[in-house]
Amino acid sequence: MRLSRYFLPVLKESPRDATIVSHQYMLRAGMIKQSSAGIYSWLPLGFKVLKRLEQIVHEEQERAGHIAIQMPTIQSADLWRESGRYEAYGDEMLRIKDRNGNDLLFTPTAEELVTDIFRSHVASYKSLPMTLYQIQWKFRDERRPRFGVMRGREFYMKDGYTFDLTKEAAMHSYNRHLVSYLRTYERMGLQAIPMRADSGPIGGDDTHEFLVLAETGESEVFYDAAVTDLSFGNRVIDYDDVAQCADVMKEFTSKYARTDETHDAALFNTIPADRRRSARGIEVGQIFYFGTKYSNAMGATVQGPDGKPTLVHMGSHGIGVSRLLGAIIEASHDDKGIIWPEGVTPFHVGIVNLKQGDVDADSACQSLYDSVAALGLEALYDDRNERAGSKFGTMDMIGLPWRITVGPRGLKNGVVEVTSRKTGENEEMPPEQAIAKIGEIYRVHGLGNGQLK
RNA sequence: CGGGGCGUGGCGCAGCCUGGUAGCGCAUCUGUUUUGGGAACAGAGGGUCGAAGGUUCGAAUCCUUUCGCCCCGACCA
Repeated sequence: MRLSRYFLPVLKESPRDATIVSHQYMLRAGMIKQSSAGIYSWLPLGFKVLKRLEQIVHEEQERAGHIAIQMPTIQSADLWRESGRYEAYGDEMLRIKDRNGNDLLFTPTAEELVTDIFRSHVASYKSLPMTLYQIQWKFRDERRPRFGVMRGREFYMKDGYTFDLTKEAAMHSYNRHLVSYLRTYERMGLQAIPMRADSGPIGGDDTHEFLVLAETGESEVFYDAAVTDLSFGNRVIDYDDVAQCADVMKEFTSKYARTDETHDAALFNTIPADRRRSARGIEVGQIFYFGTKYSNAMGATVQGPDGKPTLVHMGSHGIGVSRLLGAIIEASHDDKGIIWPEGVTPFHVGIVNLKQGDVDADSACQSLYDSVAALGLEALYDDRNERAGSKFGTMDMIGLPWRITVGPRGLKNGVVEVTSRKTGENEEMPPEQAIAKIGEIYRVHGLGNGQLK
């Protein structure tokens, strides 16, 4: 993309309403525009990152054997009356009437609807296990929306629902989700720690929340420092292997890590003092096992091996996709702006032309731009007739992890500069080598085709 | 929902107390000179001052009502 043809409304000053850094930077980098309290339009740059995150979630869900569907945002109240939640959900549910006076609502979650789909079409235990998931907009009419996309009223969430014949099988589904979530967050450049949590109004027995440590987090968390040494890495996992998933579950949840809701001070104090940590965290996901709560309320059964109808055991598993934008920025920024991890960056590399209109600089930039595209990657080429400082400032703000700087001075010696946004390290090299380097960086992240022209 | 704050060009703000018909910086447009970390000069465009009602010869300013937004707290992906 050529910046001169793009829509990137970068602001020099922070809008007054934004108080935390991720909100400020999302506004300043022209990623979102507030529409009303807790409701945002996604401008091109923000939309691009949102879609990258969505893509990662889809890929990891598919890898775990989960099946994508899409359910409506507007739902009939009837199903919710069946589960008893139409009344129970309270003011957070946005209730709507259609022209015929029928009660509708904007989906805050989708246990009822997915259970209805399941009971309508799945009749045999042979179809199990099954996980249906969607990535869809949700609306919860929060008392106090705040912090930009971190606590919006409208938010984009991946919600997955598991159906199993037995509790044991359901716990494997639970573990499988935990594993897939670990992979998902790591691909996004995040360390999200599973912590024992409280089940809240959705109701359930076993539940973990995934928290990203950050000063501005809304949750108070307590953990054993040893949990932050854990990393899923590139290990190969068979998602159907019950023991393997259970081992990962055990590895990542046996150390003390809890939110304030479930914090047990006595237990916490058994950890060696030098490893006890209390901090703030941003909740970016949650997994639940809730047994037959909904299948019982809504009559979701399958025929078991014995020929008898059996209530299915269910769980629901969520990732706050839009919230992740905020969480990633909170975890990765400096005083100049955002620093995107390679896995989620809106553009893989920025190309800065220091002297627009200079024949050599223009053609070198165009050639670099084409070469990046040939690698299967996207470049943002700042071809505006601006001064260097302004271009650098924009690139730093929007946080592309790599920048290639092209100017007449370097071109005289046959070199361009490659700069890391994160470390600030700057290296001069011929353009072909710069392209090779960019290709290699993203090949390691599984992005691009790694091929040079 | 309790407490506090704020609504004035796209963004950040001043003006309000003490009423006289709206201003500054950034951004935008035009021109000239510039060009390796947010350029300089000259000119230009853009605002029914959140909304409604009232007081007044006259309201951004005073009064009333109302809507919206933000922060702290209690609740939540």
